Order: sequence, then structure tokens, then C-alpha cells
Amino acid sequence: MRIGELAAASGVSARALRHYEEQGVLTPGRTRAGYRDYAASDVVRVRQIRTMIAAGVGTATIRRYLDCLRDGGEGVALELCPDLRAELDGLAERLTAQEREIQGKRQRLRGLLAGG
Amino acid sequence: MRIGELAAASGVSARALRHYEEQGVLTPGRTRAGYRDYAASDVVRVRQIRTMIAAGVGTATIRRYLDCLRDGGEGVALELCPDLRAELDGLAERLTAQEREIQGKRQRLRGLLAGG
DNA sequence: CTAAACCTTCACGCCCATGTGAAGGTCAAG
DNA sequence: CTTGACCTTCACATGGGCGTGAAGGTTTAG
Repeated sequence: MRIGELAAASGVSARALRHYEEQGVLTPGRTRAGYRDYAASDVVRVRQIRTMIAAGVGTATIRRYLDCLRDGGEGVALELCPDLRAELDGLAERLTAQEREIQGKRQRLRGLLAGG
Repeated sequence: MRIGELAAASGVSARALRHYEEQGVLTPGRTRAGYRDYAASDVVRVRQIRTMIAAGVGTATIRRYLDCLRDGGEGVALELCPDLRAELDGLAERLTAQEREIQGKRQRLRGLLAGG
């Protein structure tokens, strides 16, 4: 499977797929001509990656826990990867912090709109 | 008043005060020697700027509405600046959007932590 | 006189996934 | 053969308010 096919099949741009390779989260083989050669299972792989990115997990972190991605289905094998769980917990905290920051801004903004 | 004094009086670093000048939101005079010469009222001015920044208003926006900062007190003269109100409303929306994004991430993260 | 405070410009680092574009060249399918 | 899909590298833009440092020079206060 070449990059264009995977792009079409996964809904992710070819540029992004190359980016994932640069980041080491997706490592296709190569044809003799040098074309990226993706496995059929990479469609699922890409979906997993997208899910994690959409959850706020950076590619650097994803790379570190590639072995924790379930081969068959969508999810993550947390029971085998306590470190990953810790990572995700930490991320959740950061999200909470960001949320608080936004709420703080909102309050100050309300102050400006009201008392201003 | 020189930059160090204003920094001490306002609790803002000299570096930041220079930054504000670069961004055009604070325009001190100059002594003959070339030192920045701030007015006493700039202490309040800086506080207003900080408040707006803390609310998420960018320096570029602040610069556009400098005339809308109240001379005496803390607030903003919204009644004279309908455009500023619109700007702040827009910012509020963006904050809401950011909040939704974070909540989306949080949900996906929960999905990973639960079903993973 | 000396030390501290000030001045300037230039510029990278943070945080990060992607888009974009250029520029030049190769390969595969019809 | 032609065309479109692919390859490479280099690199900048986005959102932004700072921190930081270098490097060299001037001013003011005591």
C-alpha cells in the first residue's frame, strides 16, 4: 500500500503520514523504487495515532509507547504499560490546568466587560 | 520615573516593559541621556495592560484600543468603544472554543484510560 | 572613581502538529 | 510517451508573551 492509498483510506494527508514517519511513530517499508510501502494494518495504526494525538498525546510520547498499541483493535494495552498510564494521568492534569487557566481568563474578561 | 522604578512599582520585569514598548502599548518619554522616562500614571497603565493580557487580549489588540483605557481607574471605557466590546466578545467565544477542545481531549483521554 | 543601572540590536527557546512551497528528480500505469 | 503519483531536503508559518543571553557602550548615583 502506497502513501496515497493510505491517505485515502485513513483520511490523513500524505504530508501528515510523512510527518509521522519523521517522528518515528509510523515506519513503513520501502519498495525497491523507494516508495513508502504500508501494511494493511497501518490503517488501524494511523487511527490509533490520530486518537492519541486528538487526546493531546504528543508524537514523542506516542513513539515511546508504540509497543503499547493493541495490534488488533483500537485501544491501548494499559495493563502492560503502567508508565503509559502515568503519562496519560499526567496529561489529564495538564488539561485540567489549562482549563483552569481559561476559566481564569474568562473571569477577568467578564470583569472587563462588566466593570469596564 | 525610570524603567527599574516602574518595574519595582508595578511588579513587571524591565524586560517586559521594554517588550510593551516594542509592541507599542506603552510609550515612555526619553531623558536626554536616552533613558526611558515613565509617567507616574504608567503604574496604573501597566496594571491595565496586565489585566487585559491576563484576560487573553493580545498586545496587538491592546494597542489598537489604547484610547479606550480609562485614565483614572482600572477599567475600560466600553461605552466609547463598541469595537472593543465586539473584540472582547469574540475573545470570549474563542475561549469557549478552547474549552470545548480541551473537554474533547479529556473525553478521548478517558476513552483511552478506560477502554484501552 | 566605581558600581549599578541603563541603553541598543540580534535572536533563540518555549510548545507542537501540520500546511505550504520550492526545486529537482524518479517511477508506474494506461 | 505522458501524466500523475511519488521521492528528497530545506525551511518557514502558525499562536504569542515573555525569558534569556551576548556584546558592547553610556549614564547616574554615591
